[in-house]
Amino acid sequence: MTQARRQDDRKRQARGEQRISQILDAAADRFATLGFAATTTNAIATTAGISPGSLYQFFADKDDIARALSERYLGLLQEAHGEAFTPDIATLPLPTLIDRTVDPLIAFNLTHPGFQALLADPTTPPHVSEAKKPLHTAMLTRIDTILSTHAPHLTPATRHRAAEVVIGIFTTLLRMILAAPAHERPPLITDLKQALNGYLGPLVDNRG
Amino acid sequence: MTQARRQDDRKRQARGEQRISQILDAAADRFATLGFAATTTNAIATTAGISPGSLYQFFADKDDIARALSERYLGLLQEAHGEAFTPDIATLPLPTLIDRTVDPLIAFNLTHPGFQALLADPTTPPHVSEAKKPLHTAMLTRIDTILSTHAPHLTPATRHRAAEVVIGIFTTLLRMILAAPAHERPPLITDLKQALNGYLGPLVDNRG
DNA sequence: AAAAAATACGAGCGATCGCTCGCATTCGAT
DNA sequence: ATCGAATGCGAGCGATCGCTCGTATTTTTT
Repeated sequence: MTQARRQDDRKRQARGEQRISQILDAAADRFATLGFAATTTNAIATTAGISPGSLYQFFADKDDIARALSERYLGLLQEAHGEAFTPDIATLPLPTLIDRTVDPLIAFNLTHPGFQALLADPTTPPHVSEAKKPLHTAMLTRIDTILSTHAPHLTPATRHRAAEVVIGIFTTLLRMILAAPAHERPPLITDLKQALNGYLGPLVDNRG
Repeated sequence: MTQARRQDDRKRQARGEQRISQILDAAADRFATLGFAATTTNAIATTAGISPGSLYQFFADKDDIARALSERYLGLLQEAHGEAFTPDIATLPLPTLIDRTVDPLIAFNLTHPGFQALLADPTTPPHVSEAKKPLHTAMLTRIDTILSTHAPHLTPATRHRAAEVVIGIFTTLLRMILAAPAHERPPLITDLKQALNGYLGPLVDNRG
């Protein structure tokens, strides 16, 4: 009963923070391989090299792990995109813009395979999906912002829908890219960009 | 031990076939709502109005139900497409072709919400995915055939990859369409067609 | 050094779920 | 009418999994 109050950091963190990091690493590894539902908490503990009991010293429940991992990825993503998302990109022509955003995102996902699992795995129960929302929202906001520059004539509702569609296409192709052997990835990445260009093109410079 | 030998039809089928149909209806309903993994066999039995034991009189296990449902959908799909897939469609211009294939498929999925669940639910264990393969293959073959008419210059590998991409895009947008309230569907369907046109356009009439 | 707090362990509880088993009932054929 | 096969039932077995609890060890505080 005295366990897993993680919102307050009482004392002692040298070991603790390290354990938390180990656990999140292990969870990312397992989620990426098996998805959320199929991943056992004991498997996370074993992968992290600790006992089930220790795991719950730092996390309230399985969902809490997904939540924390989601936050970690959100931080990593913003950090990795500070560079790729300089203000000038919004003014670039569409194909260049897509190149400059898709490539880093693919690279990020290849480095962090658990990200896609959290973002897109429909295996996650509803209340955990709440935890993924910040991730989804972060991407959505970014796309929405870009669209409002490139296609200012769109209504907010249309823009929002287009952003959701873009995320959907990106997510699906990303899953195929991650699942494919390395040598099949380049053409798939090209296809992804082509699909995004093909979808967004008419939206951006429409009504000629 | 005497149960669930369904490959042989011994005697008695008036009741049996009816029960099987009931069970498949129930399974489709539950799969569509909760997905495969989250659906309880007892819930399927309850929805079908029978006991768990009776369910296993006709199906070897949970996977077997998915397998049978998959076959049923395959039959329904071919039946529903006998009309939409007349030989002349391959000669139509791309936008018209997409209209003529997407619309019936959307309609089919609105009528049979379980179809999308089986086709795209990553919740299904690997050995059940085998059962979905005929469905996937059926769609893939159709698209591949169309592409070989419309883009004969593509290599088989490229054509195959394009077909997979098309299925991916279609499946994702379809999920969004099914999840959306009715009044948001028409614009999403338009977006789906636009995405397919945008992606396939350069492939079809490329190298001008 | 002693006390308190934090970390660690791992057997196993409780709940869920796929599936079974023994038996009852209904149907079709003779 | 009778009998065997097909269909039906539902309590509950066995396995899995998230999570807990009592306890042991390590680290920080005083």
